[in-house]
Amino acid sequence: MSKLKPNANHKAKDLNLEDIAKEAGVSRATVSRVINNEAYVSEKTRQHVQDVIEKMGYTPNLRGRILATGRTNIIGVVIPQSLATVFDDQFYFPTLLNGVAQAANQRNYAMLLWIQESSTDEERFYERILKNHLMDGVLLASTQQDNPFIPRLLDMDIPLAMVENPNQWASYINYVDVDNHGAAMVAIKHLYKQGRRRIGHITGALNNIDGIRRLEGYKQALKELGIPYHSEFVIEGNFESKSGYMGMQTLLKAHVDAVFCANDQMALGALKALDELGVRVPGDIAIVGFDDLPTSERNKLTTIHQPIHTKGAQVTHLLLDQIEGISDGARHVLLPTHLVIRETCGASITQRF
Amino acid sequence: MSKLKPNANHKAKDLNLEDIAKEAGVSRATVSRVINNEAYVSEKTRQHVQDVIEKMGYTPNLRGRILATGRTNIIGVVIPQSLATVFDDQFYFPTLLNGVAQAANQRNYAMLLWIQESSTDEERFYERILKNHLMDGVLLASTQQDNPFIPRLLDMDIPLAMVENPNQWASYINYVDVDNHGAAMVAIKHLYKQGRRRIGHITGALNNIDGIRRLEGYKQALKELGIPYHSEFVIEGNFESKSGYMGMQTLLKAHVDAVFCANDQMALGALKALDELGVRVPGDIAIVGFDDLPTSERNKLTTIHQPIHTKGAQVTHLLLDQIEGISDGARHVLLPTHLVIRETCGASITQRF
DNA sequence: ACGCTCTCTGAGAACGCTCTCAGACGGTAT
DNA sequence: ATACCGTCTGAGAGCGTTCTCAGAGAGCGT
Repeated sequence: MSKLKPNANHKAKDLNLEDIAKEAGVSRATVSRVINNEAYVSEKTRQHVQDVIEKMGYTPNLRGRILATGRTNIIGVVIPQSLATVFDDQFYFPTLLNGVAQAANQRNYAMLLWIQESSTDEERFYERILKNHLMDGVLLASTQQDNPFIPRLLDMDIPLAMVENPNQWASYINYVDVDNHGAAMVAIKHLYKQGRRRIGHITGALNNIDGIRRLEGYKQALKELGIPYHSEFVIEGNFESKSGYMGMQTLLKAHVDAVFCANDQMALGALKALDELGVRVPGDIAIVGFDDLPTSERNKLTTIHQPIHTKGAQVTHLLLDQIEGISDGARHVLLPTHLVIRETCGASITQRF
Repeated sequence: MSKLKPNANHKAKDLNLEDIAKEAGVSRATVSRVINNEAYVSEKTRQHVQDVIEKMGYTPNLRGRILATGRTNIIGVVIPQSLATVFDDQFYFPTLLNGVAQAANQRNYAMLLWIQESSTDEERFYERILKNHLMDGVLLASTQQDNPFIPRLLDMDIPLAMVENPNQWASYINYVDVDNHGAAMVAIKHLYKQGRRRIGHITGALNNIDGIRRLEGYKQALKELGIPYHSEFVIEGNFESKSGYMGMQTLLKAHVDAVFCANDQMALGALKALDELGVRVPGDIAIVGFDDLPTSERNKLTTIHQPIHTKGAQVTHLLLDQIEGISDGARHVLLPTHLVIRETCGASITQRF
């Protein structure tokens, strides 16, 4: 049985290409060819080498391969400080990561998670990991609009992909996005159809592109519906439930009859505020959120569903395609959203379609 | 401005030790010594070399170093399939990861996340990542008691640490744990002190050591309190809120006046069931959970708080100590928990201390 | 028999670092 | 002067792969 010990004693016992080559009576190069499934190896030798490999229980050492090929088959996933420290939304990011993991596993890549708990972590990431070519590419998620990393990464020519629209850098970067603008419009128009006319909005963080786009969608929908825009109907939130809770209290004074919240967390906060104050939902005020968290179903929240897992998987494929030279231009993917009608919007369920 | 392109063109322009050595008029070895802050370099050369490095903007290439040293400064964090596919608890794991990240960053390690979405992923992990020595050590979290990985990992002599008590392997493995058994007893005795005598328990998954220990604590507390054990007071759950919801409905038939849930998720499910049935909390039934999720505060849930972030950080330090040969035996850390009294247990807040 | 192509194989360089070893040098004790 | 020791430095091997290149052999048409 094993005991604990520092791993100094590992090197000795491991097999390498040479060992296999010797045992099989061929050269290192041939063994390498067999392992990598290259052409120009006779079926006979291939089989023989494979048997020897099997027999001796050999697996190629990635470290050697990494040095030789310059590729690590590792992608980096950067979680910005804001997300790492705010524990409010515990659904979005893990789900996204699962999507990334699925795609990465499938294509034989591993995922290096870089959680930035402090700003020194950010610098360290840049210095230690990126410049040293430990990763074949980088995935950026939920970053702020003016993230100073973006130009630096672009400058290093390291493959890069994002899960939001990178805005000014859009033409240089692969990204996956959902139509935040259109989805917000769908939400507003749905509320309008339920007879609501005094529709408020609690925005997301407005240094985040998603938050901005959803606000724009809100405004655009009002315009198309011929409803004048009232600034007192719009409260700036930050995606955290507390800001929904506070925002709702303020909006009540403006006598809104419906509120579109830029995400479900805030919508849940708003619902809590209304509940505490005895305001009926959807009787007095209708609520629509964005994200479709699992909790939202339990809370009967009408919301915009977005395919988070798919987002993670897709963006990973974009990145890997670039790393492997399959794609050469910046590619953009727009994923669909749809309105999930539950009870908080005042529409009966049968109205769904 | 950068354009997208496959990263074939990287190799050419990168500096290496040789370049610096040539420029500084010294040997590769000396530059290496300077970089690694080794002794036996004159202050004059050290400064000069450092200047050249600075001037040319050189950073050592990790790939070469990895091959030479056999160490990657990467630790693997394995997320078992059960956790990856169940999205119910979205707090525990991200928080744990943050703790791991903090400790790892601090000690200059990176974190390779291996999310197992399918059982082929598990095998792939073993074959591709572990046997190939891509990681200096492995962190196992929330694994089932009979995880077949454990003996395999032990057999490979790869440094290993766990965030639960590994039970039969305990004497071979570093781990961090909380006193689940004692904490459960605290919960039960607290309910007893509030006058409850018909105390039920919704267990966690019973293939998980935490779930088992909490059940044992429940039984032990009853015994010490002289309360006979009724099997109809115990419902087997699986840590998911739905099982708390269902379990509560069953327990109602047994006319319990209090329920200890093995985690907060299930406690929240139970609360929901009670709410729907019009049962008053804590009037008719008192509830105590385990974990102290952020949501629990909002729901006034009395619960056992455990230091999840610290757990992650501590277990990482244990692992890194072993990797670096600082520790040589299996070390165990037991972290404290405490009861957080809110409203669902029926105790007034002022009773807290 | 000759040249040609195509398949197969091995030798050896390359990747970029660390680490061991030997030797140079200066200072001190004998 | 000699021996010795501690400090500093460089040459070169080694880590385990991949990849290029050259060459051997087989098959085929002329």
